[in-house]
Amino acid sequence: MPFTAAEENYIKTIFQLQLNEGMVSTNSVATALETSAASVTDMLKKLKLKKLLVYEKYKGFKLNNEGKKTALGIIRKHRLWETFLVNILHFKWDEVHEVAEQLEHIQSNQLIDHLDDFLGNPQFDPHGDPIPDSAGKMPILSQINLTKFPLHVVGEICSVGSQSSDMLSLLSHKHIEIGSKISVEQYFAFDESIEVKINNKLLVNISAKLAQHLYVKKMNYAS
Amino acid sequence: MPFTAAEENYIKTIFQLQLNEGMVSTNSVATALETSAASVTDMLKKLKLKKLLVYEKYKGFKLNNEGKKTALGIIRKHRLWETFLVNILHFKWDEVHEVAEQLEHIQSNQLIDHLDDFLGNPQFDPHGDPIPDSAGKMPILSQINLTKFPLHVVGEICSVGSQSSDMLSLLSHKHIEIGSKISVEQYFAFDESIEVKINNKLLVNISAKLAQHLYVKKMNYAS
DNA sequence: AAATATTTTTAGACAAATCTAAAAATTTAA
DNA sequence: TTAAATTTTTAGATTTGTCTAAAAATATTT
Repeated sequence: MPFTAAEENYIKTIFQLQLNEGMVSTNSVATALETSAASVTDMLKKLKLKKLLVYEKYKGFKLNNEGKKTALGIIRKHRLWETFLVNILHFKWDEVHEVAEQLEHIQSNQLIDHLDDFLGNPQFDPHGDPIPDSAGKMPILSQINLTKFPLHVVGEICSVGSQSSDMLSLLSHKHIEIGSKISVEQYFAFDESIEVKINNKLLVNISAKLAQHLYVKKMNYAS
Repeated sequence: MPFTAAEENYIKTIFQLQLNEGMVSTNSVATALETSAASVTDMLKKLKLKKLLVYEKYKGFKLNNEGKKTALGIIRKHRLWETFLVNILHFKWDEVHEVAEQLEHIQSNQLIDHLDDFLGNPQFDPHGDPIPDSAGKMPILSQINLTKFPLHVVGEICSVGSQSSDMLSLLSHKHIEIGSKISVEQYFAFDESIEVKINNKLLVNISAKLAQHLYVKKMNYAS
C-alpha cells in the first residue's frame, strides 16, 4: 500500500509521540504538526480505516504493528537521506532536515535499498540517531537523556532529539555537536538549568529545555 | 515561486510539445499526460494567472519566457537525478524514469546545485539528452532523427526521445543503447520500417515509430 | 457533585486537481 | 456555405487535506 505524504507525516509523528507516552492524544499530534485538532481527527479516521492504528473516539490512540512498521520505513528513508545529504553532498547537519522531509516521501524500494548500499549501510545518521534496516530493526544504543546523566562523568553526545533549526543553531553556538565530550558539572534547581563542560575545556550553561533534547552515551573508560 | 507537482508536470509537458510544434493544443497535452481535455483547460487558466503562458480560449497556447525558464529548471532536475540514479546508484537506464519523475519535484536549489557538483557538472544524462545548467543553458548537439539519417553512414545513438519503459525494453532487446554505432542499410517504403546495422555487425529491423524516437550523431571520421 | 475548563469531534466550507456530460466554438467536408 | 465532426470550454461532482465555529464528551476544580 502506498501512502500519501500527509498520511506519512501523521504516521511518523504519532510513532515518535507514542515512544515516550504510549497513548497519544489528538492535541499532541496537532501541536507537533502545527495543524488543528479537527484535521487530526479527520486523518485518524482515515488511518483507522487503513488499519494502521487503534483508535476509539475520545479515548486516545496508538499505531498497531502495521503502523509501526510503516513508521519505521519512513524514518529509515528520512535518516538515510540525511546521511546522504551530509556525507555525500556536504550539507551541514543543521541544514538537512527540511530537504529530508521531502525526500522521505519518494516511493521506491529499489531507490532506498540502492541508496543504503551506496552509503555503506550506515547504522546511525548524522544526528546520531539509529537507522532502521529494511526489516525495521534498529541498533540499540545505551543512550541517556542529559537531564539524567550523573555528575562529573564524561560522556559523548550521541543524539539530538529534535531537528529544529532553532535548536541546531543554538547547539552550534555553544560548540556542541555529535561526538562532543560532555560532563555535567553543576545542577541549578532554580531554573533546572545545568552547567556542562564540553570537550574537557569549555564551561557552558544549558537550559532545561535544551537538555531534554540531548542524549549522551557513557564513554568507554578505555578510550 | 514554488509550483505544485501537478503544475510542474504540465509545464514540462507543454515545453516538450512546443519544441516540435510551436503552438500547443489542449488535446495534445491531455494525451501526453493521460488526462482529460477539461482538466487541461482548468490548469491552463491557472498557469495563465501565474503568467507562465500565453493563452487565449480556443486559440492554442505556449509557454512565455518565464514558463520556459521554469520548464528548463524542472528538466535540469530530472536529468541530474537520472544521472545520479544510473552513475551512482547503478540503476539500469530503463529503470530510472519513474523515480526521476518523483525526484524532479523536490524543492531545494541547494540540493540540486550540490548534486550537480557531486556528479561533476555533467552535460548529458544517461539517455544522451543535454542537461541545462543553473541558468537554463543547454549544450547544443548536432543530432539528427534516425528517419532522416543518410544511408550507409555510420553514426552513434546519442539520444532517445522517450523514456517509456516499453520502448526502452524494446531497445534493450534489439541491443541498441546510447553510444551504439548504427548505420541505415535499407528503407522499406511499404511500412516505413528501416533495416539498420548495429555496431557494424547485427542487422536489425526498426519500425517507423521506433525510428522517430532515435537520434543519431554523425561520427567523427577521425574516431 | 455541580460548575467550569479542556479536549475532542462534528458540521459545514474551501482550495487543488481531477472527472463526466453537455454546451460552445472551430475546423473539415460535403 | 451549410452540415457534420472535432476540439475546447463550461458546469457540476468528487477526493484529499485543510480550516473555523459549534457541539459533545471528558477532566478538573471548587
